[in-house]
Amino acid sequence: SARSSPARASKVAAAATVKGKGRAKARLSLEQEVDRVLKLRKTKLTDPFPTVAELVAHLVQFTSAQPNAKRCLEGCRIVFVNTEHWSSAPSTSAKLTRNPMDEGLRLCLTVAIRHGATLIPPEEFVAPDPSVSPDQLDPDQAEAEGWTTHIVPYVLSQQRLPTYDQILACLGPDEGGISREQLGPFVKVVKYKWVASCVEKRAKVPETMYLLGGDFRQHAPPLTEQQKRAVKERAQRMEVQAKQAEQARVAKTKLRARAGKDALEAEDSGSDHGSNGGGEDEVEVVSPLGSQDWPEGEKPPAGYFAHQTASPLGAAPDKHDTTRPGEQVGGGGSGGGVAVEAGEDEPEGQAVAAGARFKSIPGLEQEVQFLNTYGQEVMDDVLEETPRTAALFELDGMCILDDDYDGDRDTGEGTDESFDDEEPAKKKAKRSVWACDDPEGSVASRNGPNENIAMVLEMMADLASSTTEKQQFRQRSYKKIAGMVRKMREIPKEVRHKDLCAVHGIGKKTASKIIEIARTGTHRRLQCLTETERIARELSGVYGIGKAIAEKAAKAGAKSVADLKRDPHKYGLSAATIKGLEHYDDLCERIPRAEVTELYESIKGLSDKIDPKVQIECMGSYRRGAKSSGDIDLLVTRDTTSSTGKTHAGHIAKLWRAMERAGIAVSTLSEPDQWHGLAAKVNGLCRLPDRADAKVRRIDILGVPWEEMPAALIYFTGDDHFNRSIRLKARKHGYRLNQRGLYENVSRDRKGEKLTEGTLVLGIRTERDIFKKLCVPWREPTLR
DNA sequence: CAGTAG
DNA sequence: AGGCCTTACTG
DNA sequence: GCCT
Repeated sequence: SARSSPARASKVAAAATVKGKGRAKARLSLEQEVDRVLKLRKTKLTDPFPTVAELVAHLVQFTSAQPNAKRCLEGCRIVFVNTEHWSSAPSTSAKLTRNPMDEGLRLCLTVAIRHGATLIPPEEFVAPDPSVSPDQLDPDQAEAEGWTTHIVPYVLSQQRLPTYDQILACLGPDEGGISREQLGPFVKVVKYKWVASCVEKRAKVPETMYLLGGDFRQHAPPLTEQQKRAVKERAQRMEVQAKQAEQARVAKTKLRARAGKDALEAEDSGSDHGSNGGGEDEVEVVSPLGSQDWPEGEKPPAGYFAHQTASPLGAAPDKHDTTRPGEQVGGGGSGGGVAVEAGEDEPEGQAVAAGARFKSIPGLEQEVQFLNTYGQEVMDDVLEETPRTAALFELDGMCILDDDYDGDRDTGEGTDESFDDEEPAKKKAKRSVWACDDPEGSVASRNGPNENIAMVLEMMADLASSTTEKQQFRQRSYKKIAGMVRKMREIPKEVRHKDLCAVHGIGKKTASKIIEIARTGTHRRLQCLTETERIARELSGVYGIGKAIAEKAAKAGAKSVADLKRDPHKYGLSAATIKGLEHYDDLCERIPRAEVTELYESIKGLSDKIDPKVQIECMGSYRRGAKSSGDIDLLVTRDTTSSTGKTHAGHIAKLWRAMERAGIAVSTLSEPDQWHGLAAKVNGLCRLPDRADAKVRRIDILGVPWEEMPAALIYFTGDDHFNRSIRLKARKHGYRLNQRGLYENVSRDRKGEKLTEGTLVLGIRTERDIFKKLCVPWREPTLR
């Protein structure tokens, strides 16, 4: 088998020594990795993917857009055949041991697919039938067009090289496999080493060296003149087909643009019941609120869903109610509401949650009435003239690309050869799936023009306080959008619904809510908070109290933070939470940048007295240049590549004690398992000493091994959304990014659950290296 | 393991 | 319909 | 709640 080449091995060793401590494990060769992995519990690894076909289907979704791998196997069609578990006796029935799934095979598949190969599961491989396929390709052309199929037996132990017949026996859907004669001239059997060397050389290498002996292509008859002609005709046919498809697509796009949504929908749905005249029937009004916004078992106040005073009674006949009960339709005016939720038609007075009051918001009535009468689309069209909306989401054209950033090498759907008449905003939104790829320069500012909208959205996010998973993601979604809104240009009152929807991440519902907030300054939902909601919201502001504990405490009778303070033990709060409670008032406050600087510098002073060579950095929003921070993150490390190789081990313990002595550290909320570990992490409270009015602040101090600095810098700089985004991108490309480093060759099960750690990507020295590896355009911390 | 936090 | 970031500490 |  392909042992790692001596050259590579020495390179790895060199890299390790340069790092000084040899702490970074030398990268295992593929085979070593396979061996290691095989020792893991087999069932866990192989159960999820009993067949190769299933694994291939799974892998494809993770590799649809390999960032910067040289796609050296692009166009190759590869059939992996697992012969590893065959018994040495050739008489063994292939049926029992056809292509068993195992982790080694999984790795091989992953490598191939990540480099652009198209994998064909053995059982789906169909041998070209010479008798019915006269339009076989000319071998040279086939090579150029990537029509060759490579059959790669996956064999770890080279002693048992399979025979051709064994390989062929487990190809194809039938028990009998396929015969040599069935193989056309475009099928080659090569050793895995060919794949490996393509990957290593980052280019497609000739197969000659790696062909398994007795290349059976010799069995295939040469192409006749007739066949060659057929090949040409086939190519022409395909060209024509492609052109026709393109024309059809263009025509459809134009149709969509001209006739609008209605025409298209009618076309798509085929038989449309009742083509009732004008297009306004199909206009959908999206409810700006949903019943999901209400806690389980409680009902909104009367007039919440349906604004009573705004009811345009008799605006239109209820023609839809019979055909589509419960659907939210514009122009219907049923119940006179914005959009009446199914099952919530008649919010009754006595069902209203205690304490909830619906207050009328100035301007809302008019909005609702307009919306009700004309529908969202018409409203948008009316607003189209407004010049301010056009320039709103103009985020294009300010890309700061890295020099080496070679753009999306995605599946090719990103090619902009077609200019449809869609909204430019839509196109833009489609292109960047990962928020971390958006190098927009605008920084989130708490004094920005959209701060109010963002705050209202965040408050609505907090309302999704239920502990169910669904609610958690709703909450995250709201929060995400709040962050995006904060970064956007000013959202005018005249903003169009579809412009908001065009932003990746904002959907119909939130768009409607944003509009309501933009136009009225607030949202109905917040005008009628439930008592429990108000309490839960207040309680979860305490450090250590989340929604679960807040709800529990509320049930136990707590009405306010003050109640908790009075008798903390009654509610079974943890020690850290009690400390957080003591300083609740202070911890609510944001920390001005100047104070962060002051604290940071005094702590740095203490640190320097202990070991001046230990570096200590202030991370989090401070590093992003924020004018105020919620807490203070300090990162401690020491360059181990210096001559002594001394680390910062134990430094944090000494520093924290010094801070306590100096009166800076007030309290410890959680402490590391190993104070002397390199990755020690303290969670505590601090304040400026000798200052009567100094407020108590949250502080985290954490140690980072020198070689983990690049990843740690990214992680602790954030922000949250950026981190999630870049990690998600890493994961989808087969990497794994955490605060310790960037790992490659991670294998996951079909749920995306990590099965193996993967291996640390070598040669990463800076943040930029990680960005580059993941093809994320570089952004300075202040722009993240 | 759930809950909380980063 | 299923995914949505990853790790660490606490009780 | 949004996206694929």
